[in-house]
Amino acid sequence: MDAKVRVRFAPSPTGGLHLGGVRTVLFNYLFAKHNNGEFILRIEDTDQTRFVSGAEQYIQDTLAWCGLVPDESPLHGGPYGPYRQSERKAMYKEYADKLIEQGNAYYAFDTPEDLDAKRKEIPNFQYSLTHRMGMKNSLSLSKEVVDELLKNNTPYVIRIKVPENEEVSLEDVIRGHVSFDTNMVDDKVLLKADGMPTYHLAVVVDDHLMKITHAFRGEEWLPSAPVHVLLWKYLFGLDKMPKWAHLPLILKPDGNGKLSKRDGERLGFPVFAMDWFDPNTNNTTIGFKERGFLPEAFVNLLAMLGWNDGTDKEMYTMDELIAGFSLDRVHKGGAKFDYEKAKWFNAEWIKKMDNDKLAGLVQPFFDKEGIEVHDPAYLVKVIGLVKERCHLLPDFITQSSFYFKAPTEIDTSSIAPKWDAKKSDFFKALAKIYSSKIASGIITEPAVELEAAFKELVAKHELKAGELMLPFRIMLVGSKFGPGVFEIVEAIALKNTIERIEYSLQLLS
RNA sequence: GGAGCGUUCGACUAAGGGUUAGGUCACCUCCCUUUCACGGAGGUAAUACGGGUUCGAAUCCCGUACGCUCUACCA
Repeated sequence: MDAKVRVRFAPSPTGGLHLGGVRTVLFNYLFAKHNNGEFILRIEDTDQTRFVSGAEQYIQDTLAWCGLVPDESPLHGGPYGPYRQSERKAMYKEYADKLIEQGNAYYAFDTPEDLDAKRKEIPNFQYSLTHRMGMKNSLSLSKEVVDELLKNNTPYVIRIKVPENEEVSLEDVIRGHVSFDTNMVDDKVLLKADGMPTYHLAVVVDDHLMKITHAFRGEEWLPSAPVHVLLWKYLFGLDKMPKWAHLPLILKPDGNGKLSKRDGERLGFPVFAMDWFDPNTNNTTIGFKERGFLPEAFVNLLAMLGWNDGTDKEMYTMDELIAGFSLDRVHKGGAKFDYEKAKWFNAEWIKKMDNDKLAGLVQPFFDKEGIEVHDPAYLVKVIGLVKERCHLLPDFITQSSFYFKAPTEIDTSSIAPKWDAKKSDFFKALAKIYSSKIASGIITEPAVELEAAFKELVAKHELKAGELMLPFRIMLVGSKFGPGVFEIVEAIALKNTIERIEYSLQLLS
């Protein structure tokens, strides 16, 4: 019987989580849940120099927003902790020592300056069998010298000793058989001079200790996979190694190459899941959440970048994704990110979502804009009226602010050219009728009745409705958009309607 | 330079030897709408190239081109 499925997402806390990262989390999560397995978050904070405070919290917050909550993590705990690699430092040394004992790793005393010099001196320098005997390490130096260096606390790193003339291969779940000639792979550093492991040692040790069954990561890791396979072979046995799946990259929309934060800034769309404030630069990078994306839409669109179920279906809930997900339908090739399509997904999700729920999400955007909502029920109603013309949550501001306050800008230039005294008289009469209704206690009326009354008055003034609808709309909305004119009147009520007519009349006179 | 991976409309993708190569976004046209959207109906548009294998290839094989990733005491 197969062991319980356990997968992990292992980011380093160096900044905001970008699209590719979240998609990796998503696939991990979907695979785990599809197989009744567990999803673990492990923080790879072994690089002290790149650590950014707040980044780990940000990652947890992002996963929570997306609904991709881990079963085990630094925050949630779990039986295989600690879940921060910096807190597991001692464990790695043990395995590095074991490798040395086995003869599969060695001490290297070259300083970073030595290495720089070598790389300059020898084009395409590789720390591997071709050059390692010319370097300063426990393979090239005598035992006495090495012992002496160690005794004097000379800084050293531990490197893997990659074997000669072997083929290392793995069965990637997505790519199939992938193989490498060991003569082409170099002796990667396993343990750094500060005693911290590099990624290479840490993934293998932690995946083993945390009983990971399937290891997903971006395609950019494929070239270093042979090192990991070798490590598994030396340390725990190939039969214990998790199944690898190297996910396709998410590419920039124009040209080629991996999507970067820079592309988002250049092209005007978010790349991070949520706003990321970098404490080192004091800069905030915009996120999908703050741009007004729904988490449901964000997850949905990410899932469609590199996976599909073989049908034409594009709209998926998380549960549907979990039910339908399978690795053999994940693509090999990268997918270019298309912001227009992303917005389309969001628009579809806005249309699908309950007005009540939407109201709660729109409210913060209104608050920020200073639009006051006195009656929550009114907001819900308005949202229902305008939701189908909104792609992003902030669109609700432009699409519905006139329901809450009179428009500040009136597009009189669209009225003025065809404006005359007859039309002016008409609107004065209309306002008068509305006033008298208010006087008799009527606050508002159904749109159909308003329209009928309007047309009656139009006929009386010997005008055409078509000439008056647009001016009326602009008086109410400020511009040429929005739901039906009389639906708007019904919603904002007679009193506001009169005020807006009168204000516009003033501007036009 | 080396190694690895990849390549279907502009973009995301379907078709796992037999379809007029399908769907969605974007774009265009029309309808609906006395506005803008939504919705509906159409349209433009693709198998990188060259060889095989086969009755038959987007699909299998080989080569070429192009692209990407990696080539750090970063992940």
